[in-house]
Amino acid sequence: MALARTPPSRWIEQGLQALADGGPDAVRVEPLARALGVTKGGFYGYFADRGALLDEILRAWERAMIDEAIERVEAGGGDGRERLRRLFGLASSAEARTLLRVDLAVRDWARRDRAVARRLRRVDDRRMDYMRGLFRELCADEDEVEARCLIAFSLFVGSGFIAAGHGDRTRSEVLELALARLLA
Amino acid sequence: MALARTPPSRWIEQGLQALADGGPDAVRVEPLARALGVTKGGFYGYFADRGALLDEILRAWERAMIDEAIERVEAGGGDGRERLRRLFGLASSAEARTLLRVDLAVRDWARRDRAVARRLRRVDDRRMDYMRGLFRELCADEDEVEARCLIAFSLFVGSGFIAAGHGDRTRSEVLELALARLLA
DNA sequence: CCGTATTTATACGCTAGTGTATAAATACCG
DNA sequence: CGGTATTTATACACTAGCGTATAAATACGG
Repeated sequence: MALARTPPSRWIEQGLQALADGGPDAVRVEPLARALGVTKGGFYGYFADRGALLDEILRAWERAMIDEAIERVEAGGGDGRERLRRLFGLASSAEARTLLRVDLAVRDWARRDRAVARRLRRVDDRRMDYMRGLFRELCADEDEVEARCLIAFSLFVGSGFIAAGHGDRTRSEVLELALARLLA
Repeated sequence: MALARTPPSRWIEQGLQALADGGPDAVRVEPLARALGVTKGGFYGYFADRGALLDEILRAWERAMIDEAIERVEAGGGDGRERLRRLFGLASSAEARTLLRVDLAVRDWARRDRAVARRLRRVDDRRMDYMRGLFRELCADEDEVEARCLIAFSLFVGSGFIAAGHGDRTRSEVLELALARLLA
């Protein structure tokens, strides 16, 4: 039983990076191998083909994005408002930066791949559900809850895709203003 | 002077379609030619290379997205609230569907291409400026204006990238709720 | 209609990546 | 240490698209 010098996890990790940087089309076996300082020799021992790697990459994103995120927010305790603030805090945490960029890449990818779209739907539904629970602590009207959820989610996603400046203000200042308005 | 059977405009048009469907990587000369029922023979008479086509495609998107959109909203008249409603109406108009999908594709593209990012920045700044003017009619506080602009823009962009469902409600119903809240 | 300019088809070499097969290198077990 | 299983490197055939060169087809002006 010889040690795997480049185990599947490393290919997936590097794949996440490539996905974040250049979208699914940038996840190519040979470039990944080069980035790992290795040839593609070992790759096909772990993965049937390039598609299988993409699948594992999505699996990893899904886990990190739902379970880990929610878990971390819940771990902090506090009321709905505090948790929502913490949830948004994650969005700007440096630590999760690659993962957030993966998230954006997956969203674009989902627009042209039905399987990815189904997966994104699952993930988004769970995130939305979680948020609904939090917003219900702030307001009773269900229409209002739903509207705020969509706004919150849109801010999260949208600000990653919007290039506009805000004059003197920074983006995160404006996000803070919007958030305050949302949690009122 | 022989008539161009497949003038540049047709390559650009088809290119916009491809960009909307599959992102910039899907804008390839030979597939485009096939889609046009033609070979790539004529292509290199009009465009230096594939990059030149991508450039023209972006130019077309830019024009349509700023000038035409604003022009159409202004043409209808009315106060800020009415214009904002009309602006959002454009976002769901069937007619502009391809262009909206191009817009999303460009946003993702901009994340990995500096030149595209600069262009998007230009476009977004102008759109944001336009929106600021409209929101100022609704509220005096500049912080509030800026927050609402970002929320509005995020809803516009975000809902194209969010896959979540809303229980009994449809997405456009929830968007309507959010919009009502925003124009209050 | 004929000549000419323009547009398109075809054929080519080139690059980059996929997936396979096989041999070499390497790490663990006894 | 030596044997063995596993991991990796290398070489291969294959595909798809790029950009070029050249020849064929086509439309218009006279």
